[in-house]
Amino acid sequence: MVSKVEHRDRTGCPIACALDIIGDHWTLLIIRNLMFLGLHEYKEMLETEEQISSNILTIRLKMLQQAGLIASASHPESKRRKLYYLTPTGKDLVHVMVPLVLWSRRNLREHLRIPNDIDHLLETDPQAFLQETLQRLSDWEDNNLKSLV
Amino acid sequence: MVSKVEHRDRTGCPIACALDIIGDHWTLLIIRNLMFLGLHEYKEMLETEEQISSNILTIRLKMLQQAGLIASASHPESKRRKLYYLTPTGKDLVHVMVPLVLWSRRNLREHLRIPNDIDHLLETDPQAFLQETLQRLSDWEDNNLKSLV
DNA sequence: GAATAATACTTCTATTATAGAAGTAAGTTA
DNA sequence: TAACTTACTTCTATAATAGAAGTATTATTC
Repeated sequence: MVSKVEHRDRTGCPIACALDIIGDHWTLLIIRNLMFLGLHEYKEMLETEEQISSNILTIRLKMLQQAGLIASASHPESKRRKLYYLTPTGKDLVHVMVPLVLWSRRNLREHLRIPNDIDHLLETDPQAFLQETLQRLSDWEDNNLKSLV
Repeated sequence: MVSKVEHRDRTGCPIACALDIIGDHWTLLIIRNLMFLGLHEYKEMLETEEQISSNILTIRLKMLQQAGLIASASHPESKRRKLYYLTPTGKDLVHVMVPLVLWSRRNLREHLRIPNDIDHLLETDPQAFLQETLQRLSDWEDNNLKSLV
């Protein structure tokens, strides 16, 4: 069905088309890194617990840029560093990612290690968690991309 | 990271743990078949547009049963047929699947072919679409699993 | 009641993707 | 200017997938 890593149109089904982009072992972890963990650099993503291979990380970052979910900019502090960040389309996945976290929390409880404060917020006010996430991304953009100043 | 198709605990991250189950090209399509398309048999799933291989379908159905997202029962009309259906954990994914459909609708518009009536409902009242989906699943169970009668 | 067909798999092989190790090129620091 | 960092690239072995073909059980047709 899907040959090569590249995104191909499948069948017009909204689930199938979404999976052409995010339906593999690594892509949503990269989205997670950018959305929840504040990891915006190649090197940081290489160092996460899940231990992605450098070649796979490169391929996925390129694919996500082509698909329009992420973009990159050069690091203000160094030309050899690069910053990756979510585009509006990528950020819009927050409405899928937060429900996925909530599903895991309800159904895979025993396997999870969620920081207490976040777990409590997910329990009491998941919408607030979503809004905080978007606010954090917006703040990061203000601090790191508006280098026009 | 993930060797073999089997689910392995990863890191305690709710996204990573969820991806150990649903993070591949095919698994969410099987969930879609059961949740939205009313396909409950092996043969029906082989015949979808996406053309899954029979060996992969078998492996995924077994994995999903072990993970507790689906279950199976023998078909009331024939011993050689088998019915697959979503467990409560599987049905709970409706809260991820509907947002994923909505994300696709907002961001991949040009690639999609969504039936007009459903598209309109997604536009005007997505919560109603979600409730209708759950009701349909419940009705199906009443008609097909309560063969105690 | 024997031959045919349908259903849910299983097996096999070729192709493709991934993991892991090692290297490279450009920019930075000591 | 020598060592180091960062973001890749390349290579090879292993694992997963696609596609074709087969099997076992149950049902249907003649």
